[in-house]
Order: sequence, then C-alpha cells, then structure tokens
Amino acid sequence: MPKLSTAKGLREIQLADNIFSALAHPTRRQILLSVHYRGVCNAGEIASRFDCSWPTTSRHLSHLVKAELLWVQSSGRERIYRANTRLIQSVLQQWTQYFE
Amino acid sequence: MPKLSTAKGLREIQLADNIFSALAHPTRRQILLSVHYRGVCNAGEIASRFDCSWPTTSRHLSHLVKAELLWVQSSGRERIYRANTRLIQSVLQQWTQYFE
DNA sequence: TATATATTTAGCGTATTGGCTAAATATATA
DNA sequence: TATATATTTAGCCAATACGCTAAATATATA
Repeated sequence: MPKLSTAKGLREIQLADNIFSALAHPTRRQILLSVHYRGVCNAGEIASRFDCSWPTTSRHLSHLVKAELLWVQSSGRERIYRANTRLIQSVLQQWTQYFE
Repeated sequence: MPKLSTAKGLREIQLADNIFSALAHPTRRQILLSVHYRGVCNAGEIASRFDCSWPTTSRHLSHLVKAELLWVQSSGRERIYRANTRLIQSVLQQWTQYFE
C-alpha cells in the first residue's frame, strides 16, 4: 500500500484517485474500452459512438487524459486518442494484489 | 465484455457501476483496505480510524455494502463488517483482462 | 482570403455527493 | 424500567459532476 509520507507514495495515491474517479462513470469506462479495442481513435469517431453530445464526450475525454488513462496527440485539426493500457493494467493489478 | 442485451450482462454492468463508484472515493478505498487487512471490524472501530464524522463514515459503509464490496452482520447492538475480497478481486481482475 | 471542418472551451442549470449536527433506533446494562 | 451505548437515518448545505447549447479555436480547403 502506498504511504502518504513518501513522495512516491503520494504520487501513487494521487494516481489512484484520478484513475478510480475516471473509472467511476460508465461512459468513461466504455470510451476507454472502445479506444483500447480500436487502438487509435480521433475525437469524432469516439463522440459518434455515444449518446451524449460531442462536448460532453470531449469532457469525458479530458477527464481520462488527466487521469493518464488516455493519451492525446494532435494531427492537423484532429485529436488522436490512444489508451494507456499499461497504466490501466498496472493499477488494476496493483489493487487486486492489495486484496490477496 | 458484458452485453446490455442480456439479463446477465445487465446485472454485470450494474455491478460494475456500483463497484467503480464505490471505489471512487479515497476514504471508501481506505475503509475497504482497512477492513480487509483486519478481517472483521465493527462500525465504531472503522469510524475511529478516519477523520470524518461517524455518520459520514456510516454512509461510506452503506455505499460499500450496496456495492456488495462489504458484508454486514448485526451482533447485539454492533454492526460487523467484512470485506467481500472475492468480489473485489474478481471485478478488478476482470477489468484487467479487458485490457489484455 | 473566406469558408468549412474538427474539436475544445465557456457558461448555464440540475442532480448527486459528501460533509456536518441532531434525531431516531436498537440493544445492553443498572 | 430508566439510562447508557452503538449505530444509522434525517435534514441541511456547499461543492462537484454532468448534461446541454453556443461560442471560440485551430487547421484544412476552395
């Protein structure tokens, strides 16, 4: 378990905080899965797959980016998203282990 | 991945929703770990370990119970909590696998 | 350069969350 | 039975979350 008393522990806690709050919304979980399975997606592709408006999806995307669960990259006027699969897995695995 | 079109899938989605929203709060994650490591805890023991008021902790507890991450059992005037380690692990593992 | 396209940001309104204190409930003890 | 103890529930309030539409920004195309 991370310790509040070390810089590393603090960062880990902050990370967990962002990640679990990002995963708390069903649409965000879906976005994450969807981007993961497709490998790469631009904002429009993602937005088109969900019921909510594009701006709303856009905010979900920035939430996920802030949590470092997604990476963005600009390409012309498009924004390319990719899932940070390694982080997602490592955090989930880590927390699985806490309960072993 | 669970499907919205089947009863089982729907239940799984609902489960994930409760679980991830329960895990979204740092205090609730701490409670969960704390109860897990101690094996069994009554409400007072748990409440005493956190900064927030007992009623606030109590609400966190019911949130966790609703998500089935904790089990409660009454014993006299005490309420005994236990972590549903199996569920926690299976959900986290499941989601880890989605990203494999 | 003017316009179209891709996307985010701003701003607003409502719903939910999470904190608190006080009150209620249930059980144990004197 | 009256009181003390353990705990939850009720009710209030401020902050946050999340939906929307309209506006802003950045890049591509005519």
